[in-house]
Amino acid sequence: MKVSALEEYGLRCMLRLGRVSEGESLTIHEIAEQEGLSVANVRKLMMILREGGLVQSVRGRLGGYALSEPATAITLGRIMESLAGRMYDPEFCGKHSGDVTICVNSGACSVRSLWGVLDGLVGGVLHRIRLSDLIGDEGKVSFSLRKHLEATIDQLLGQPAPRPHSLPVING
Amino acid sequence: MKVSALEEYGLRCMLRLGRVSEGESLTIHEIAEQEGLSVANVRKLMMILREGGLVQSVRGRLGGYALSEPATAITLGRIMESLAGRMYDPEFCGKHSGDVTICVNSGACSVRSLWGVLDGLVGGVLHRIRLSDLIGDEGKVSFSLRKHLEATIDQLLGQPAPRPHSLPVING
DNA sequence: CAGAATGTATACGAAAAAGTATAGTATTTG
DNA sequence: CAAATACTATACTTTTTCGTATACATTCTG
Repeated sequence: MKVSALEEYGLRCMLRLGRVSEGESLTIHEIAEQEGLSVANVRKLMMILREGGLVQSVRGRLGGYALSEPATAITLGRIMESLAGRMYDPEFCGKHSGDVTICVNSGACSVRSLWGVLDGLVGGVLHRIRLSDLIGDEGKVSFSLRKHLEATIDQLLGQPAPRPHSLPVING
Repeated sequence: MKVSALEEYGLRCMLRLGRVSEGESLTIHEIAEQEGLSVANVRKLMMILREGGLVQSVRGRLGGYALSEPATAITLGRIMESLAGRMYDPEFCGKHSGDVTICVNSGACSVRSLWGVLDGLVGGVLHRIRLSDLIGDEGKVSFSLRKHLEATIDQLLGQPAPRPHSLPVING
């Protein structure tokens, strides 16, 4: 449950593309330079994003990459799923239950349920954030998001946190 | 942002320990057999959990492992942090910004903010779930959790989801 | 005290992920 | 058409994670 390099960098590339005017595009070299990444690495990232239908490429002399849709129409959920798939692979239980063919927790697989809930939670949030939300006024999104979360989390289970987990300070 | 094997198995071991009566303990072999894992693997998991102060070990002929506190006092947040650390390592930005010394998104690092928000969100939920919550009536927790989440997520950003992300079906 | 069963610690090998390199294909400019 | 520039695709190397094996220390039974 860690953020992978693919997710981090892939999302950053999408942000770069979202910042240019509609109709314009960026080359791999431009993105690589702006983000301080290697050209080869950006190349790979763009290929993945392209397969996910998130970016379009134009070849040739004046080619480059551009978002396949306006930044207001692309959700972070789509981006993250393209880059890393779902948080909890439903096949996991089958693959990782060891020697036992059926899940050893079968019928009572509370662990599985937990991952499902968390996956739904994160996915639900990500699908409600648009790429454009992360572009405009920086920090504005995260701030409003955080305020909402602080309020709602406290009511989540109707009980106080046994060990309050302070929400992170955003942008210093 | 995927669930790792360590998290999956570690949590399962904790659940096994939480199911035995207080004062009792389980040996590594017992846990391994019950979960269909290798003895060596469980050994490693228990070592990690022990370093996190989550379990206590008794050596010798009648030794074994037991929770260091009652299952009602241990939150999933603590367990997950022991097993995998935080979702988003604050040092990530520094380590992975490539050739550029300062974060290339400095001052406007919206990506960083996003991870922070998600980390706080997941952490906030995990710290509100106790180990005992996952033991009693199976599926009960996940169900009530899900109901809460469905209601609250819809109000999170005060806007409808561009692409509704259906919450997963729990336990079939 | 001796032996057996348990946990502890370190090191090793396999698998996956991350990043790099290279050869190939397409398109525009002159 | 030819060269330059850009994307495409594949294979390779490095790094990290995962799982296993082995040797060692501790403690209870008899």
